[in-house]
Amino acid sequence: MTDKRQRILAAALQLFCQNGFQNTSTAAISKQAGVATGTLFLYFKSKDELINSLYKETKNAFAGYVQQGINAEATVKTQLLQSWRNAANWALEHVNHFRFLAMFGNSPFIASLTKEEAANEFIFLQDLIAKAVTEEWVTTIDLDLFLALFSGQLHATVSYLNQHAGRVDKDSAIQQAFDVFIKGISRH
Amino acid sequence: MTDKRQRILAAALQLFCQNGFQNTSTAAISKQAGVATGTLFLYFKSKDELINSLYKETKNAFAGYVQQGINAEATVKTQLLQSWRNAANWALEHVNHFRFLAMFGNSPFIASLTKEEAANEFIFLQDLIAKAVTEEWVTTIDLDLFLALFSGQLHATVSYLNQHAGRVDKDSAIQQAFDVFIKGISRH
DNA sequence: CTATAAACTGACTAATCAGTCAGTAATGTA
DNA sequence: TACATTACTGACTGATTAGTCAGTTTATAG
Repeated sequence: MTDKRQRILAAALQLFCQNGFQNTSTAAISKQAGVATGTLFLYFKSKDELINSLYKETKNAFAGYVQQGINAEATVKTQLLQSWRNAANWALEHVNHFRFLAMFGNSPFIASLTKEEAANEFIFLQDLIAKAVTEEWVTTIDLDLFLALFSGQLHATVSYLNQHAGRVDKDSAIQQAFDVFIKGISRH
Repeated sequence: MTDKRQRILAAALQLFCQNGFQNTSTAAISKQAGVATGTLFLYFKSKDELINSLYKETKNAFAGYVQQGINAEATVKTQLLQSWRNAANWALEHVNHFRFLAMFGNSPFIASLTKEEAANEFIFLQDLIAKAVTEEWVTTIDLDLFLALFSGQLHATVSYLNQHAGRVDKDSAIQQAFDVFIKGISRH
């Protein structure tokens, strides 16, 4: 029953976001997941491995969602917008997942190998941005800086929407933030 | 000797960034700081209080630096650029401090009260941005979204520079990222 | 129905850690 | 000099925790 593995991951995610990392024991995770303490260690060699697996799988789920329904025939700008919308919507529908990624993304808790592995899933986005940079309408800018700004703006937008949930129109804020980004990197 | 208090904070910062939070014991912090374990608890009621103090004081030091040398008579755009440069330079000169802020900023480790207290130091930036929004050259945009985008872009730029330290020209990248931001929020 | 294997359990343990406190050193005061 | 106050020390402890493992249940096969 791989069902238990998922239950453990879900319980860990919830408790990490709720109580922080240090205040969440493996016993608490097991209890929340409805399994014995020993079972956790059947699926994950250690608490560390559990965390790294959670990070990797969460990031990959995110990356997978961002690519959904993208029309490769469309203009680069349209594809960027579609990715942008996907990412924002995923983040808003998976608040805890997104929070977890933000919490542990720059932390030494996550082994650097895990980080690289997860980053590979975003190559399609890098390709898209690389293509944009070669096009005339984009200002002269380093590819990596472009990528950093893209994800930075996206992250800021999602944080804003989470803090103002319900009080502002989601779709129009997403569009507005995208427009600001596109205008910023446009040559004219 | 309040010197010891600073030594404890400095040691905590270094070890948190190096080994993460859970893998840093109060004994290790004390040893690194060159004081007895008991001394740490003279200056901080608990490990939790130490972390919250470190966060608060780091954020305040950052906020203080960002405001330095700002000419209140200058245009809003010029003041924003000056703040932007200050923030980027501080972050690049205090890599661990910045890393720590990023690591624990969205985490439940930090009491929400501490967060609010630290955020108050950035009111001057909010005022500056509020003033910008009322000016004609800025596109119609919610004040909080503007603030989120500003810090998001800044954070992205600093992350980029930390990852490419030495390989790119620092000042020109800071300027370039600022130009992208200003262009993005400009009406024309 | 029986035998074998695989999944699971939870009481247990060795290790670690936050925080204490009785005692010592340093500093100030008269 | 003696006395008082404050700063500091580090061995110690009660509590917690990651991880184990001997035994039990469940699934699979002959």
